Amino acid sequence: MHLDLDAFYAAIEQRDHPEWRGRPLVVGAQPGGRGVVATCSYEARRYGVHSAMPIAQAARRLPPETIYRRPDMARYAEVSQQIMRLLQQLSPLIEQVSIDEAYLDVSGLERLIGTPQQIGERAKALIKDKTGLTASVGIGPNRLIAKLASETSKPDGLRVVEAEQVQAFLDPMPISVLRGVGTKTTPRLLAMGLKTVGDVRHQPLERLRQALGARAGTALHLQARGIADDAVQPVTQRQSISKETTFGEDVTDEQQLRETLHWAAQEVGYLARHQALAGALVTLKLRLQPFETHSRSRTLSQRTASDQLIFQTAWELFASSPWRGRPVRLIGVGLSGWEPAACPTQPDLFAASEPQPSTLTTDKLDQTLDAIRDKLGDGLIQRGVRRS
DNA sequence: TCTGGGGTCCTAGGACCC
DNA sequence: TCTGGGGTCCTAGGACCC
Repeated sequence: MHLDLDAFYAAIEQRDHPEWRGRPLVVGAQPGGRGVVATCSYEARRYGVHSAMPIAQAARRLPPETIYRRPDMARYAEVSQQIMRLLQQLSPLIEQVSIDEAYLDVSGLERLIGTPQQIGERAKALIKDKTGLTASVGIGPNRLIAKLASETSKPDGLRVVEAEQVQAFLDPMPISVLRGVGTKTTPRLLAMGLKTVGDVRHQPLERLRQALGARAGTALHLQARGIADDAVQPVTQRQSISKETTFGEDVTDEQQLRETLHWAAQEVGYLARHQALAGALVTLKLRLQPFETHSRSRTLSQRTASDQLIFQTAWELFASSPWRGRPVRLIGVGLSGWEPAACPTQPDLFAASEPQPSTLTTDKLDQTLDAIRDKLGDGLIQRGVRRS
């Protein structure tokens, strides 16, 4: 079963501000600024506005009474957690895939809780009752079908697709509903004369593989037949942590770039330490005119979560890059390459016994800063450190 | 028309090793 | 002087998703 909260950010804003109900509301960038629509209310969607639309374009379509809000992620995350806890009453196997979406394994719960459909109805009722929000639920033999079922039932819907109905359900759908078919692949498939999932299903596997590559071609071939993963995995280890920012106007001043990168490295280091993660790969991300994105990465000899080491590495990558001196639209840094998760037979003895003097001291400094930050609150200490 | 931020996964070339 | 085949790691970029 797949559950998706309807217009999640916008719905929370309208719930908490009754005067905004029934009006077009956009959560995302401010009109006049750089950015996109994160989510918008159904009233705004009537004007053709949708997620990921550039804010300037949205503002041109929307009436003057439209409300524009910056996202309040801490608030949304709170509500999200509350809802995930509610869902635990209905299934022991839940996989949260984003802030507003989760898969539940609802098989074999007939005697304990109910049929999948009953569980879906209870989930919706529970969420409505405790949070005032609406959700859409899709039930199917695997994740792909469940997800498409919830998408086609939006908003506030519930749809069950039985195994025998899968092909009839999929065949008329546009190819863009398939996972991995986005802005680049859609026109390529259209050029091959493939408009619907049914069209893809009738293609020879070889033709798809030749057009899209072995992996993507096979994936499409399987999806068109409704074949997909059905395992719900409650815990998955995250693969990377990153922080990036787009400037209001492109920046050339190196001091400002340096400060921004320093701030980003602090954020990344802080998050990593709080999750007891240390990474060996530092990645610098840059975006230049005209929307040209580049990355430079370096593998360190030791895993780290040190603000200083992350920053120094990222800055070196920038300073030695061929783009130094060009106006920068976006700059950011990422950390990845953790300890391999499952390797119980090969304990990493050296990692614990070879502390590097320089990393150790900066790590210690960072940990002290974390402790202070936790006590005093984020904003205060962040500001102090950022300027140092 | 202008394109956020935080992610995931895949591809492809080159280095390097056996 | 010429030069296979396979595997793994590193790096850069790209497509896609919410």
